[in-house]
Amino acid sequence: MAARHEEIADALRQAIDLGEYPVGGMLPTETELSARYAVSRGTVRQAVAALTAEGRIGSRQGARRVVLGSRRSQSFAELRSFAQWAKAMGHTATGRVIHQFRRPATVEDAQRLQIAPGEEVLQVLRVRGLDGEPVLLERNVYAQWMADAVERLPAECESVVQALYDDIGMIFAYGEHVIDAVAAGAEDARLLDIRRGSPLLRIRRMTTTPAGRPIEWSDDRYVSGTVSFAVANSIGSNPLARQSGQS
Amino acid sequence: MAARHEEIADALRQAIDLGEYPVGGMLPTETELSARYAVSRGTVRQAVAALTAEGRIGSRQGARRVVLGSRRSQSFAELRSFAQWAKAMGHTATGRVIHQFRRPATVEDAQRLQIAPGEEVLQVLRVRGLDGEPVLLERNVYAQWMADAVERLPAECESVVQALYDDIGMIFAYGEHVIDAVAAGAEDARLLDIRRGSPLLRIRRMTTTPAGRPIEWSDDRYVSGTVSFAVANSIGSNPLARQSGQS
DNA sequence: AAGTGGTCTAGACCACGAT
DNA sequence: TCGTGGTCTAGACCACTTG
Repeated sequence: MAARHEEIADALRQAIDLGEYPVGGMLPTETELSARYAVSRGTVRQAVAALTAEGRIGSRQGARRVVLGSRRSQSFAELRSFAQWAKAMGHTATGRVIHQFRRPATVEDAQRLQIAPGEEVLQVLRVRGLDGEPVLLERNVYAQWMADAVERLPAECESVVQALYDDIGMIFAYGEHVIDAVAAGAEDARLLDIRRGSPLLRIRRMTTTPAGRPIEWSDDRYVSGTVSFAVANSIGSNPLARQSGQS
Repeated sequence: MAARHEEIADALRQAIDLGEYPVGGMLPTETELSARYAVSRGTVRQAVAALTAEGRIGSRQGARRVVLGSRRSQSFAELRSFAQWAKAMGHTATGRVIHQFRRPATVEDAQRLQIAPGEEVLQVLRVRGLDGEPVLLERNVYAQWMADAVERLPAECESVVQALYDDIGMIFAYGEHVIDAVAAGAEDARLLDIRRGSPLLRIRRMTTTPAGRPIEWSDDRYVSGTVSFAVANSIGSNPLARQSGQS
């Protein structure tokens, strides 16, 4: 059973989507919501904090909360799994390994995966598709302790995250993502069936276990026009930082 | 004076940066932190929630909190102002208006700004530079009630956000950002001094007042290699949603 | 001045992870 | 089993916005 504050958050989301609390309008006061749902004020605050973090409502001391918009944001888990996201959006995800091999860790690998330079890592190149069209080129580097499990995966694997969970109970818990744009190189163009120099949205990711141990890092390149990312920010709290130059 | 929970969050951030709580290690328990800072457990939880949202620590029921990394994340306010971000990063920002004119709102304008189609809006095209180099093309559409103030701005304005705050006390409080990659068009290429077809990182933004009233929306295109964006996510809470197709 | 959200407390119980 | 974080309560006071 979901926590009470999550139930309330869901109820509020639904009310906003149904226009019960119109965009540009105001939410009831905390006191009123406490009474309506028969919970303490603290629980109501937990619920509205979730909507605030999603950018659906705005909050300022002294004034009533404002409805900013009704994002659908198929939310959660989505960043960790291309396949799960695709499924949630009603698309079909495919995946195919182009090549994979073990090699010694470069200095960059070592830094990102918190291992020693020269330690063995597994490099994988995958093409992933949406509804039959190739949309994404994934260049992954896995830490050695993950290599065996990854090599056991079938060449055509729909969801890597799901397969690794089923196989060895691996959970991808945390991630960091750096986003920029690059031109398609020769290999990119050939595998994604686009022209060389076409714009690609690049996401460089780093993933860890729930205990904070680095699992892999990846350079993902999305074909322009197929996928975009959305972020909400508000005064005094934004989850996104702009960075200068290449890094 | 900052709130107690913010002071504690700052102290923890600093302790992490100094290696007192090493990356991959664990944070003290809530109870211990309560005792150390002489506050209630609730206040400690507010503090660590901030670090969790920043992606610096990981949290799971039953296990101690884990230190994931020490991001510097020049954070805050940065998404709302190119100039403020540049300044914080030690760069010099410039801005120049190429053209600006009033016109009736299209259906798209009307939707985004929550106004009626045909109502007058102000369209502005600006080139913005970093340390002398043009890096960003901004196509803004302002709601009519903002138009006078925007037209009063000098053609070479370093910080629009700052100038509008100084002039009329305008605060840009909330924003939504959709990120993807596009190829430079003819106008893009000419004004940014790059080749046509070069990859650009595109951010489409929508900004509102603290009361939730739409101020403007904008199509920003960054020259590849000059700026990137970073996002942290964790299981059960991510501020970022992947979106399909153009929207 | 009244209303509302932000902060903080002190305590209780539960769910999950580690041992 | 024990320790830890997650949930929830009930109440107090403060800071800010609004009329």
